[in-house]
Amino acid sequence: MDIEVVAKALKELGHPTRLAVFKRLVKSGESGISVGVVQEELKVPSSTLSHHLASLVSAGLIKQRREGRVLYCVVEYEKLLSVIAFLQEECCADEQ
Amino acid sequence: MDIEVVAKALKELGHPTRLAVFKRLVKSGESGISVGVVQEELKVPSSTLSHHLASLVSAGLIKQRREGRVLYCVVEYEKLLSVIAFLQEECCADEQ
DNA sequence: TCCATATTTCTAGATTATTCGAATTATAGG
DNA sequence: CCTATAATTCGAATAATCTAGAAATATGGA
Repeated sequence: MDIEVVAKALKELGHPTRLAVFKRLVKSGESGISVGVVQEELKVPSSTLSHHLASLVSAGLIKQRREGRVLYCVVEYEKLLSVIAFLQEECCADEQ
Repeated sequence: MDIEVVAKALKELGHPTRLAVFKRLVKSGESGISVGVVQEELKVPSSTLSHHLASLVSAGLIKQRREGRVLYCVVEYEKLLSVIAFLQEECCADEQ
């Protein structure tokens, strides 16, 4: 996996609010969770949250699915797994 | 591990130059590598590199050891491993 | 002491990120 | 068509990051 792509993903995860959002999305599993519920639970103003979600989308870490007026956010596990794999393979070579 | 601490580590890894530096440090293993060699190999101006290294130190991702005029940089594997563990445990709960 | 080397700190400009209220768009239902 | 709800985009201020040349500091050796 391209180092630029991994850096982008790490950068977007590297913000307290976004990481908390991401963690919450993971908890919601494959079905995802609506933007509104994330907003209520994490007490982030909606416009701010919208920007953070867009950042996560731009890094390919989550995707969104619309159902009527509600937007559901779902983690892209493959992306997360490839980031973890990069850290393990490229960065943990034969440690100890 | 505290989410703020993990976010800080991810943020500092989330920059192309810093991630490349970190990767190079991993390759150098426990003995580490001098700032000068990193600078030559990655072609980063020394003042810029110095800032990036300070960022990695501030996140606890690397440490530095002086030998005479030479500063060696060494990866803090435990920190990296705890970041990976966070992503796996907190963020990968029962995926698929 | 003087010089060379290694690295950091200073300085400053440019760029990018963050925040959030207000306005806007999109959709569903009556 | 009108209203309510869900979420985004706009706008604008503030803050943080990034970059790199120049100056400074630290160390070792002649």
